[in-house]
Amino acid sequence: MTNLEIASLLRTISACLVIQSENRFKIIAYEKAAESIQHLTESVEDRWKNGTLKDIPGVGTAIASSLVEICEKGYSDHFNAILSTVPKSVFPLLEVPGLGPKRAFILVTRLKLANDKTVFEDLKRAGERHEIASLEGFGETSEKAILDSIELAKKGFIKEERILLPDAEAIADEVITYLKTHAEIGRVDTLGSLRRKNPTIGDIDIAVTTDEPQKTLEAFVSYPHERRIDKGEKGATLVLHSGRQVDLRVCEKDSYGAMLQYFTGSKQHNIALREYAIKKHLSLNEYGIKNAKGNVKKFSDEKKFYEALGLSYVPPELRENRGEVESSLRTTQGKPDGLPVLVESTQILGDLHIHTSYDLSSSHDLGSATFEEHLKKGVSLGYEYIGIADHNPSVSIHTPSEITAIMKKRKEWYEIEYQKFVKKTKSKICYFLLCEVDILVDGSLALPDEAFEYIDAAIVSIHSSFTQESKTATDRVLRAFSEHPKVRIFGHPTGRLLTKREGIQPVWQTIFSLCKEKNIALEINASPERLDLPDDLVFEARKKGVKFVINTDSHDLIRMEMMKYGLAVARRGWCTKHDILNSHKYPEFAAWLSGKEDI
DNA sequence: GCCGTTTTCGGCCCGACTGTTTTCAGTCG
Repeated sequence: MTNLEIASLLRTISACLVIQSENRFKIIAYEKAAESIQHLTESVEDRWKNGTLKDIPGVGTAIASSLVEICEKGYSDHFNAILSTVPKSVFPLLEVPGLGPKRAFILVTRLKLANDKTVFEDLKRAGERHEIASLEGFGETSEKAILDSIELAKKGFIKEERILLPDAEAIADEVITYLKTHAEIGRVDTLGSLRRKNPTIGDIDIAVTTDEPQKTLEAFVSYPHERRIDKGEKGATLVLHSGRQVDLRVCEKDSYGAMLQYFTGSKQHNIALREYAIKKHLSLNEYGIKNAKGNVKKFSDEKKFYEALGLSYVPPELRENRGEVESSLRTTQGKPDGLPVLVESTQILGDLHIHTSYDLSSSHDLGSATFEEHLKKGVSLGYEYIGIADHNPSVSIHTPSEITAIMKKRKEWYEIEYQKFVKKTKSKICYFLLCEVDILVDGSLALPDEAFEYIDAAIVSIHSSFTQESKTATDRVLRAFSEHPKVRIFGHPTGRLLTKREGIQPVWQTIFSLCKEKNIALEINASPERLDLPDDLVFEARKKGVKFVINTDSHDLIRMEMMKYGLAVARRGWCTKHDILNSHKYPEFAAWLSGKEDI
């Protein structure tokens, strides 16, 4: 079973326990374990093999023993016993908004909806015969709501796929621009996963300060939309024509900081923060901090909210419950292992993964802009250097000696073009001649040894066979790292495509160890559909002391502006300037790239 | 069912909203 499947199973168990009206903390315990396992960067099976199952937060003796069973024989007797108490057809219904375990269970048992394959259709028919409304705990309103939900689910309005960060930003920007034309609105911020710069976004949440909340909400709901879900005192929800849901929260200035904190999340961060607050006999909510006497102190400023708890400000990108609450406490105590000083955009001095329109007969896509255009763009972005990383020539239509000849000619061409550029523009920007070399299925490289003479270094990447067994994938990468000393960067390491492809799943700790040993950098690919290495693995790799290069993987000029998304990943992975190699000035970076010096 | 720099027992995040109810359970974020 994969981690995701196990997490899903634990949530199902939790739902069964809700139906059984079990102790609510037991229910929460299963949810916590699910959350924890979902975000684990190693497979549960590996944890089982090295006996560290119980080190997973939220996994104790009981859940660990069930996990052992699952690893040994593929299922757990204890879990199966729990599952057998609830008809299978309950679980699909949990996808319907407004239906939780208890109500779903009542529907299934009372209406005898036994078939889990047809349960939606069967429920719909029962609703049309008004059988739902007559059930205890249900009524006309909930019957209609359930029928509507099923209808909407069919049209694809529910469980909409998450969208990529830049797409969510674009939608939010339009709404924000619209809101800012209204005089009564003061501050405007995004909330939730958008503010934390998650790679993918579900709903778009926006907060504003206003002295006239009703007027502001009226203005918001007259923004062009498909349908309105909700409009209350404190906020409103619209579904736009794009199918995207946008929530607006209105708030007075006095408590804006507390509200911002509360709705930025993540949920797990907020739970950790409130647990910490309880120890200080304080209780946190969206309005402020409540003391033991029940007095609430309001906060207009989010930073002061954290400081009032004795913590240093936690940047939104870190609020994922990866130990940031403890670290921020240590920061205020002046300890060295406090929160990191996160890398910033102005510190990035180069972009090392650029594809130009130079044709070297590769089997992958060329870029659309010339070398000269990329150099110019690099200058405009304030870079000291760029790296050209065209794909290697196709191995299927060329012999090794042909490839070597192509690479030699390429080097000469770039040198001449660069000299022309410098002469014309008097620019000081430098370039590295790299090559993005395919890691073939067995871990060998798609560039013959002799051809390495004509490049400064190689970015090695996987572009095929993403579904190998963990061990095979690990060996494949390890071999690639050892093929040539000029292998310096591991490009888009997982090969994932967000919402489309999961990518390889090797034993990352083993790969991180070899990166450290050989001083090979992991790429943080800033391309919004990749954002690869993923932030949770960046966090793990950084703990091991592995270094990173943030690259855009540009195939055109616009893409070079996407560095900020890679930067967001680095920040979410707790990276400081020192973790990011392309924050170094040209001489240091060049020394590292050549393998001569460690930095 | 988990967890521990006050604890191996006695705690466990917080509030809003909804609908069906006469004070609350279920659901959600």
